[in-house]
Amino acid sequence: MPHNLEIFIDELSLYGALNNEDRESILMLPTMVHRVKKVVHLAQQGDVGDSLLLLTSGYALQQKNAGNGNRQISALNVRGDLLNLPSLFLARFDSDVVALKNSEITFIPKLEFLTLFRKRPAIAYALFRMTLVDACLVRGQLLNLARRDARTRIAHFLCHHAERMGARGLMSSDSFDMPLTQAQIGNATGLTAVHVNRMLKSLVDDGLISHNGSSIYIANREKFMAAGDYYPQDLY
Amino acid sequence: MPHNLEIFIDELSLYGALNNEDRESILMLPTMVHRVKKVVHLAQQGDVGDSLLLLTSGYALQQKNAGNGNRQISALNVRGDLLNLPSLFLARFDSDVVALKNSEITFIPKLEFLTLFRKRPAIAYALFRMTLVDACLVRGQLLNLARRDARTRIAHFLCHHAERMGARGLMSSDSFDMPLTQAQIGNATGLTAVHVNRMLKSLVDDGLISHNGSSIYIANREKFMAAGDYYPQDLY
DNA sequence: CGGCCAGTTGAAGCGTGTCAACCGTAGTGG
DNA sequence: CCACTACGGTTGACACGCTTCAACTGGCCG
Repeated sequence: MPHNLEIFIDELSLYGALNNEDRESILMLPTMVHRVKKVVHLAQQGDVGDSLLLLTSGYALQQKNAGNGNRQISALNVRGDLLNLPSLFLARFDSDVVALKNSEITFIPKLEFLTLFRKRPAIAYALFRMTLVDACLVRGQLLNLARRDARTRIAHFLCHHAERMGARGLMSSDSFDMPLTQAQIGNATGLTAVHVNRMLKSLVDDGLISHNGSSIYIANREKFMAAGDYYPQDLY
Repeated sequence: MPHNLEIFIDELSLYGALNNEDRESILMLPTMVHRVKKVVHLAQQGDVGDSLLLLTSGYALQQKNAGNGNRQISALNVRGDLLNLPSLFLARFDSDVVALKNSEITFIPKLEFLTLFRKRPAIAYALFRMTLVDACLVRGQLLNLARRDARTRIAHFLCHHAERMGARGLMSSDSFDMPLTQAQIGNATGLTAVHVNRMLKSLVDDGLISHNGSSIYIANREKFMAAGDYYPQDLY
């Protein structure tokens, strides 16, 4: 059972080389682990908060609220993701953060993390690149929402999630876990739950995927990625 | 006539305090100014390039290409914007950058800029915050595209552009310049040119705005912002 | 056992897209 | 200086993808 912060170190080192001192100093960070059984709102739009949130198990969502009451899911986080990095440097965080059921969040005090950021350039550099990559991904979502039809959009969303799961070693032989309900998938892709249902059915009927509970199996990877207009991009 | 880099200093200092040494070192940066009469592609998706692009006059677009040939405009840049900051640290830039007609681009060699980034923590800090704010804005666009109808979406897009213009002192008595064609507005908002035309007409007919060539006049600011579901957010 | 929630399916309505035609203006070349 | 062309804007008719509303199922949990 690895130290919680080692998950973070693994993740961060994808964005910039860390030496042993860097790693040690991260491991010295004080943390508080929080396990949640059910869905929990960790932060509200506009919150300040004094902790950085690291998702060490399970899933989390980031969502924004429109004036008409609609919500938009802007990210589905998986193990290893930092959930509120912007709030380290911005007065207010712009999204809600929601932990899904059976997740584990590791709280890291902002103050301690900030001194790390200042004293260890390699860590600061890696964090910077991490936010840049993140921004690229969000722009990719823009393209997905604006320019593709429902079926393609959903397939693309699933492809993207599958790739992230794979990168964290959470994929086994072409099948992966999709923790969102169809309504939430609709929320992330700008569609209604009903239409998500129909399009998923179409993907299944065409033999591209199959699903069983929250587990999705990729039956035909090539066709599936084509259906999602998905071309994995090596951003690192 | 201010030094081109002073525009950049003004912009950057919104994100973090810069002392005189910081400012001086920016002004020492070697630059090459490039004026364009017509639309010019400055960078292609996947390009490397060895210069940072600073827009010192006019307008620029960032756009991504979907597999089906569709393009999606992800940003409309105004004077003072850095057009390809991610490419400083990421191997490949993920978007196309296009300068609109009658614009002026100032090229800054990446190498020199990188040493500045390393030697001046205040500058690095401001740049970091700049990218964080940028990411917030893109997430806001996600919400706009996915969760609002065409009329609201267009009004929101215009509100956002108006606010940026105002922040750069490019707005005079409730009227501002909108350099995009209706087709391009559609491209940015996920709509067709025809429908953009209709919705603009509806905004004009309802007395919220009027327009004359590329200039837009806000006739009723309160109603206009309500129509766009727009609430200016102080991210700094 | 009962209630709630996710998923599923059908029918009908409507918001955008598509296609097509026309206008005005700016730019171009003879 | 005048065609000629190209492009942005404007408008109408029609098509269609997605939403909305509604009903029903099955599974999970209290």
